[in-house]
Amino acid sequence: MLLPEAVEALSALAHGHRLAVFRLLVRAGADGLPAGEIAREVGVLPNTLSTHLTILDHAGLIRSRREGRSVIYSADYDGMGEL
Amino acid sequence: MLLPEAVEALSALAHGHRLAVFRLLVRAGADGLPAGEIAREVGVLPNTLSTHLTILDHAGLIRSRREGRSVIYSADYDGMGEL
DNA sequence: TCGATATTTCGACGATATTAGAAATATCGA
DNA sequence: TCGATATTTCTAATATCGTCGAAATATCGA
Repeated sequence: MLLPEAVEALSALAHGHRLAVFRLLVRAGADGLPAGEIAREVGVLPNTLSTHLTILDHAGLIRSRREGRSVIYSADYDGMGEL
Repeated sequence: MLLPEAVEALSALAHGHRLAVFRLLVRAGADGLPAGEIAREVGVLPNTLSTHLTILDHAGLIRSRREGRSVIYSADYDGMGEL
């Protein structure tokens, strides 16, 4: 893994809320969790959480899929491994 | 490792210069390198490097010892392992 | 002790990151 | 289509971070 990509992944995790989200999703496994539930668990407003999820997604640490009205986020184990 | 400590360690590494310093020290092994040489290798002014070294040290990722006029920094493998 | 070398501390400025409120978008069921 | 639910985007305010120049501290050799 190149240095700029490593810095991006480390920066994504170097934040209390985001690290909590990531750990939660790792525990949740492949099924993942809807954004709203993550927001409640971590104690962050939905719009704020959304920006955090975008940062983790862009860093390759999590993935998302839409299911009905919800967007389900799950840990990206490949991205984790590279880091 | 608790979350706040993990965030501190990740934050310390989530920076291009600091990650470069850390990688350099890991490669350098137990002997470590003097601050001045690290500054030259990484291309940072000595005073700026000093603040970065302090951050890495406080996060438990590196150690320092004085040898004459130089201060030698080396990777802290215990701290690495915990993260 | 004095001057040279090595590193750190201090102070301040510009850049970046984090958060929140409001509005926009997407999906579903009636 | 309309209203409700779920999430995202936009914008702006505040806070934190990274960098530099200058000064301070530490060590050595003459």
